Amino acid sequence: MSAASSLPVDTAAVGAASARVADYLRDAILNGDIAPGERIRQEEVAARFGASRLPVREALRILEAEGLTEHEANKGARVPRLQMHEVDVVYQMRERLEPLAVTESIPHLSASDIDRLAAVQTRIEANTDVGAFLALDREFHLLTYTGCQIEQLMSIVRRLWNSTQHYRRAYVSISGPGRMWVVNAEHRLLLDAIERRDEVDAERFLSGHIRRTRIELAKHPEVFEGGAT
Amino acid sequence: MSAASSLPVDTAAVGAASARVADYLRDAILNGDIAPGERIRQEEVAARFGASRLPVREALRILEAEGLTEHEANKGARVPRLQMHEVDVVYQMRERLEPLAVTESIPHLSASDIDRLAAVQTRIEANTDVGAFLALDREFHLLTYTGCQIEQLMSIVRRLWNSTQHYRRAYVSISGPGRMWVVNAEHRLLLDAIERRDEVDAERFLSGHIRRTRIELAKHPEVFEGGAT
DNA sequence: TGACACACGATTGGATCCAATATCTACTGG
DNA sequence: CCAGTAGATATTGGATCCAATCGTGTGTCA
Repeated sequence: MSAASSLPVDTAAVGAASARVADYLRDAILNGDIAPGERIRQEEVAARFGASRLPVREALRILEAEGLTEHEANKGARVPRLQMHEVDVVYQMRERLEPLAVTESIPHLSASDIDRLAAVQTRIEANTDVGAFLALDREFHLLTYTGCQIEQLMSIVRRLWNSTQHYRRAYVSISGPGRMWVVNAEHRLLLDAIERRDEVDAERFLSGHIRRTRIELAKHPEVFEGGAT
Repeated sequence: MSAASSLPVDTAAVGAASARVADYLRDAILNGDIAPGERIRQEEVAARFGASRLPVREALRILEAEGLTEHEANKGARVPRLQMHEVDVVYQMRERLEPLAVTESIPHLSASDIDRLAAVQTRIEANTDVGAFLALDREFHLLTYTGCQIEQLMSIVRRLWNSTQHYRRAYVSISGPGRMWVVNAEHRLLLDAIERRDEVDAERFLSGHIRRTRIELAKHPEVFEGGAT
């Protein structure tokens, strides 16, 4: 249903029901249907799903590992609400880790991988809807890491994207489509470096891209603390 | 029982039984009682613990999030066996992330935090046993991050330490006590920078320390693939 | 003798029931 | 009228039972 579910996630290795519930909740959180701070009741999810509470419990553990929920004993799960400084540090972590991921990825990217990447970037540029932009931007970046075979690194990168998705959405919806052209220019530079299989340039463009995004985000403190109850 | 259990871990927020089982298994894995590649049977752990299989299942999910186990549908959990290149990349991740963690930590370190850190370093230098060295070195580094209030960052740093603990142990047991003096010298530089609250120096010394350790480890490919069945 | 198929045992996944804990509300006392 | 407390209700944690799946060993046939 959502664009997020079309991307590779590491939920393949769990029981069928748990995986389905996890997919459902993941989409709901990444789409913003469940807001930060909101509590997730096991019974409610189980009922909506026609399953027992047990797979829901497992699913919540999986999501916890992905940074999408947090868990407190006898109090249940809720979507974490991050402070501005926390999001800033997560962006600093991305700034340091994702260049490594793209360097690990580039040698293993096939020609069709790169074609798909270019196609997504073309779709981003043709698109004007800020909601779709969010999903496409996510898809673009995660696609650049397709060749990275280090599961540890990829699951952590996905986790960093997951935990800040809500704040990215809040940011693009208030900042409007203006900054999208800057992002597209930076994507083109990155795509070009990947097509040349130039790890050094790719690292440099990517870290700069993430750093500039972080600085932009820091100019909008109203994204944090405000909004949802 | 083991030194690992005396360090802060983020298992406080789960049911009591699950947390106890998770602690038990974590110690067993970090101590090497359960080797990489070894399967973990739910029933066996539950019996040894006098609990049902359910908290064991939850515990295995927690450990999975910590990078200590991996899970496959209908096949259960086992301790991951890493390739040499994977461990190398994990060290590169540490090299990039832990300097950030120490910078976030330093402003919030109390005087007693630093005293405790210095005390641990003194104990490392007085120690000659390679087994104890492993635990103390871990304690030293994780203590330097005590002031880091970004849970996302800390849980990932712990995960990186966890998943490579076995290979670190294999390395120190074959390399002997020779390199310990180099490590101690580097620890002293780092400790000094922390006492001066000099984030720039701390970052520099720490990333160099991790990089040199990674390069040393790469000289010993026999640590990987060999050993346990 | 080797390879494939079937069946049995072992192990994990899921459902239901019961216990423990937290949250919410109403009541009482100051 | 507000604060604190005790009871009721809602929600999570754990145990036990049953179903589904995987691995393995044996037997049979070419």
